[in-house]
Amino acid sequence: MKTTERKTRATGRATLSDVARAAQVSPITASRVLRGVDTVDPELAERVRNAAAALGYVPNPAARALASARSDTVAVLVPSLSNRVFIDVLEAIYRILQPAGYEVLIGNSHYDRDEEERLLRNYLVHRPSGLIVTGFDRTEAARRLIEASGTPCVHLMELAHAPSVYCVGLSQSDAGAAVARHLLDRGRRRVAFVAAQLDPRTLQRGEGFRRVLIDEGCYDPALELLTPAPSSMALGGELLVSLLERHPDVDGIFFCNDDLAQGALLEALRRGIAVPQRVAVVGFNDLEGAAHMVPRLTTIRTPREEMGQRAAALLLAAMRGEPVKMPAVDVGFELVARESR
Amino acid sequence: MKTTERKTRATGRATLSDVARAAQVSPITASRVLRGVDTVDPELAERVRNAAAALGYVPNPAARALASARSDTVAVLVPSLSNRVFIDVLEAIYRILQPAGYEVLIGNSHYDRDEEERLLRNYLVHRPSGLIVTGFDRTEAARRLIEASGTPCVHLMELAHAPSVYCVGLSQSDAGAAVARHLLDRGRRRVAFVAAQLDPRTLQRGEGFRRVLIDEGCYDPALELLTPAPSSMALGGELLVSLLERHPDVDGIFFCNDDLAQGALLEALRRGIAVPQRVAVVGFNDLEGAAHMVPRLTTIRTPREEMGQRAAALLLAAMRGEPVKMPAVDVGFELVARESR
DNA sequence: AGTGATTAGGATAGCGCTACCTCGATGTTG
DNA sequence: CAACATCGAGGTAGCGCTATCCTAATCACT
Repeated sequence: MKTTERKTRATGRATLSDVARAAQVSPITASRVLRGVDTVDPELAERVRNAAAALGYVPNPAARALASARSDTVAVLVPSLSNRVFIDVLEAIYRILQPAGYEVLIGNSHYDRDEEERLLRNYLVHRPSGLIVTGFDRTEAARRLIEASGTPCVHLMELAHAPSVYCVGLSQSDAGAAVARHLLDRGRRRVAFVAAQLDPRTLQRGEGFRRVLIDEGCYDPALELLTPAPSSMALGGELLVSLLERHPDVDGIFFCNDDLAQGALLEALRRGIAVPQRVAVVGFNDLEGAAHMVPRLTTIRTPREEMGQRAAALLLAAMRGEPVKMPAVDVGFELVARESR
Repeated sequence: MKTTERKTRATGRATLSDVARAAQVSPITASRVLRGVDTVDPELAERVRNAAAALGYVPNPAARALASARSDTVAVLVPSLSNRVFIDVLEAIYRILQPAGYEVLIGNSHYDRDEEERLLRNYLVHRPSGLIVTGFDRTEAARRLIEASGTPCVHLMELAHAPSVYCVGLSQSDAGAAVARHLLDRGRRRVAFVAAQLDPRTLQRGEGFRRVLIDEGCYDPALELLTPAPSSMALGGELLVSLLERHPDVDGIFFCNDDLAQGALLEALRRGIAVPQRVAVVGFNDLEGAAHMVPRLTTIRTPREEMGQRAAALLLAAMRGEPVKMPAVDVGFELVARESR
């Protein structure tokens, strides 16, 4: 069986046409059945499904994306994967989107606006069905890319200033304010704010914290210790020590996240700095370790799972073109008062 | 300007043909230039590149994947994202693969073989250029899928039993053995192994640990406390307490990971159980907290960044069809002796 | 100069799927 | 009962790119 015809480029796997042929229908009908759209005669549909199963047919996503100019993909951009908060949010997002038939692409911008823009560019060429991004602080170009793509987009972690923007988050500044009130309620007057990384949400927390202190007449700018260095337990310990050295009368510290706070707690333990007797310590996020520290860490718990879940649900509705009554979801926060005051 | 012709389906963005037309070459030539292949006349190449830049041309990955039956994608499957170890490995992989022009797809199997198989199926339809998977414990079907796909595949974390299998890892059982010897060297005789999750690597660590104890004649099966529950600090504390209740003479404990060990350390602190005086504690992974615990945790440090980096480099070579001299890379481990003994 | 080997670039033909339009068969109405 | 809407199914024609083949030109070598 000598043949001089052009070598085939086919991949050898069953295609939609194979299924259609086996089911004795046209490829379009098979396509419709397998996408679950339109009203196809139940008997034909059954034949198609059987044929697909018999042939072990698996759709080719590239062909689908090319023909339809969209892909069943949702890109999620977070600023960090080393922060457990985002892992939990991602997990929840995945748990909703995956069963709905979407593929989740994870992008890590490393708290870098340019990197986020680059990721966005990279992902948008895939024509994702949806987009989930973190916060509102991004380059103008990134903003335009999202806008121009027309892709439904949900914003995480913060609440929008503008209406008609999908967002699922909480007021970071209200949470910061709650911490300030909590410390004041417990009789602390010389309270400090210690922060690293200095991403927008961290700054918002500090702002809310400061607002309350000003209102209560006990704000001292010297008690704000800010550094753009990435958060770490080691840094938390160092900042605690240097703050207390310079301001021995400080009686309460709000660390912008639990990593810093935990590092501070352990350093205090090691140095015999009495927490909460000499100084109260409050963190943010309620990471796993918080409840196990000695003393147990008082912190702000944010509903990470709920945030992811609701963001995904909101996006699903938007992608399906369903009317969305609540474009902005405030998931709130909870101050978990433990032993560190 | 009435036109009855069929509505166009084009996406409105510049295509390769647009670039070719602008550069006055054929589309194939443009394709070759932009892929950087073949030897195209430098002058033509220059024209093509200029035209592409002028038009803001961005290749359509779906079209490319459809035509070439492959995508510039590498799928990485890890068993967990809540374990910092895998985040660090992923990060390193990404840092190598991204500049090389590959897109990294992250899959989380949640320590579930069936879930891993499902992910594999999902990712392989995209015809990735490469695959990075964790360990060797997978379903037979998953194994066959990888094999049949012909996709270059690197195995992480463990070392292969078979030659000609790409892997970058370490001997988990040797690491376990090192912990046993370390404890024995410090005079401990009643040493326990406490483990959760019970994934293959955890069990290998226990096996190496046990091997040494048997050799030294101080193995007591009653001092192995295993539970399939997921690891957590809370669980570490509980297991410590219940172990010491049942076996008050235990003078050394190897926790299969740092989460358990840290939880145990904090619980010991809270209960006044003297570490290391009454009982030595050793962990595994050297997570961030280990060095900050009170007392500081002795643990096994594995080179996570190096593992990711070398796995990615190995895969790159394999994908480029370069000859690989060292299909198995042993990155080793290091026992970091701190205060917990 | 003739032969073959090597090259550069282009023509052709899909990759596998779905958007769009058409058509025939059915139901619906005055 | 004819004219008309409705609807299910199919035909056609790409989506944007690259694999494969092909031609013509260049280059050795005998």
